[in-house]
Amino acid sequence: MPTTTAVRELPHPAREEIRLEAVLHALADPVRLRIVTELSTHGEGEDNGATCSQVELPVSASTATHHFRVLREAGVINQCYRGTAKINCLRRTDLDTRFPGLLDAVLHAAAS
Amino acid sequence: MPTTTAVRELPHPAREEIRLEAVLHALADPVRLRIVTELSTHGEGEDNGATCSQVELPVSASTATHHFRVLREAGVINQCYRGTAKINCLRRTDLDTRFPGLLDAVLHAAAS
DNA sequence: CTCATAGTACGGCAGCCATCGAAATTTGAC
DNA sequence: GTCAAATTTCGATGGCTGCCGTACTATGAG
Repeated sequence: MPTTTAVRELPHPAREEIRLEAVLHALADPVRLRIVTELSTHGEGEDNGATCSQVELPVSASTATHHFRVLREAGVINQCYRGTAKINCLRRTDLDTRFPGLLDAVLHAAAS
Repeated sequence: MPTTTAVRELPHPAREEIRLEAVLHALADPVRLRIVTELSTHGEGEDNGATCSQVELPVSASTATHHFRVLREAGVINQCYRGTAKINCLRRTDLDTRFPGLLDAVLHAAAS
């Protein structure tokens, strides 16, 4: 183990690797859909996201971790560490490029 | 049991009862997504749909029945009997009304 | 009536998945 | 170094889900 590598990287699928079925599956869960709608009120930049604990969820912390990971591995959100916290933000541009209109349609539908 | 009631009705959710999560979950399966894209090439009228066996699927007949039912119960497709066959068609109008742009975005994404 | 066709119901099996609590890790503050 | 906060990892559990084959039902043709 190196002494102090302060950066912890997290695996994200590249834009072209994002699969439609994975995205749909990620969005099909009520807890994850809530995370996404919550993040949609934040910006996309790494300075604008929300930490995991800022998003109020009706599940335990470990379950929340699970849902955030599913969203990240599906390519829906981007996660990066800032100190002990973890910043989450939607991958709007990537999703809009890959699946035009999909995110907007889901967000609009979820808002009703 | 009545003697010969030739009509077999199938339960469908009303337009307002269609839930976003159920639709997303229904579309998240590769077999069901294939059914939907296949049906998208047919009209919406009861005379334009496709029978179950017309849609070629890499699963057994009983599994196909299961997937068609999931789509129907989610409100994605409409099913009605015509003799011994069963006609399936997309509920385009209902979906477009309830979740504008969603079906088109998914179909367009699935086509790539 | 008999038969073939189209689809269904049932039971079972394996794998995934949402959930939790408890213990561990990482980092910043003191 | 010590401590607290944020998040993760682990193991377990129960439920849902996809899949199948077999047996069954419903309908139309002959």
